[in-house]
Amino acid sequence: MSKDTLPGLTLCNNAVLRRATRKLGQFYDDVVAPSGLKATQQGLLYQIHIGDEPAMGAIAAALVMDLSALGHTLKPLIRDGYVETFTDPDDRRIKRVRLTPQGSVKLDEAMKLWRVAQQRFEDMVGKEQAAMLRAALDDIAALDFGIPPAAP
Amino acid sequence: MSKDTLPGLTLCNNAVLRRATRKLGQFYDDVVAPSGLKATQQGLLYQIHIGDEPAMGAIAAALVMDLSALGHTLKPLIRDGYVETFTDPDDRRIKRVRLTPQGSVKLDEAMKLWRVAQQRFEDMVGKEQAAMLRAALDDIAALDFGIPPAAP
DNA sequence: CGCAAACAGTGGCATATGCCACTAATTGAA
DNA sequence: TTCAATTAGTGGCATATGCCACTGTTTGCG
Repeated sequence: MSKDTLPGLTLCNNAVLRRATRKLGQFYDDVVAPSGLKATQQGLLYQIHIGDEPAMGAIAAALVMDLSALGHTLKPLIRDGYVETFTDPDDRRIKRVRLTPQGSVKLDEAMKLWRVAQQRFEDMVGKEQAAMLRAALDDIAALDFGIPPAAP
Repeated sequence: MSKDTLPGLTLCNNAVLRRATRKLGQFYDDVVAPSGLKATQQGLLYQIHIGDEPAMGAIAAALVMDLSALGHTLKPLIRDGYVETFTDPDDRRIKRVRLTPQGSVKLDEAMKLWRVAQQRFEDMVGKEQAAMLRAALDDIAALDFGIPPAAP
């Protein structure tokens, strides 16, 4: 064999997960790139699309992502005119997000490419295997690791 | 049900993978935090540790990570004195990496915490399930998506 | 009503990652 | 030997993510 570079960390669930994410991320990024979007951005636009002018907090929760991280990630999309935000009139703490017309067009464009990536990936690992993997990963994302704060 | 916030992107292999990575990353980070390291840094130190003064390229390959990204990630560890680099005398293009004494100590400290995280995680999802998941993720990291360049 | 606690975001700072252009070293011919 | 092609890293720029400290809003008492 010629590609057993360094074995090792293959035991850390977190490390292995990150490694796979880098690899798959590069693949989806490559395929979606012609649209000018990163795979993460395409996913975010999609998440916004399927929501009904979702609040930032709702999006962050759905993506299991830090609220401030979402805010940062949203900036380039706002700057490029794909997304816009507005304060919820019923609760001015809440800021809702929606796609602009250009954003919708861009999402359509990216989704076409995404389907190609998705298909290619599933052709390689098998549709069932992919579904099982997603289920397992969904479970992880839904795990409830203990209580960070204290219980007074 | 009360927590079905937004469904959706659960079909994109890449998005689901990233989401799980964020979640698990936060968990491992939290547990390893007392050492002052991020889980990614602990993993990187470990990778260096198990290698024999590995070259940067070898580490990057093992982690399926961009070489420049590795360089960037290494900087804070070098700055904090946990890692040092040196040019390979037989090929001065190559820069090798090794842990400093403090780096070894710090890694030991972090590994103790890592074991706790690893154990807690496997207690939750099951040792077998975790092993299967790692295997599946390893396969993904090893996938060979077509040829980016052309074949002249 | 009035104010403290809880909630939703923002901004700043730091790490994690990638891509690209560029430099330094080697290698492989001609 | 000499020079083009290849290899290994670096630096700059941009996105991806997190945590923390703060600000503006609401909500819930007393």
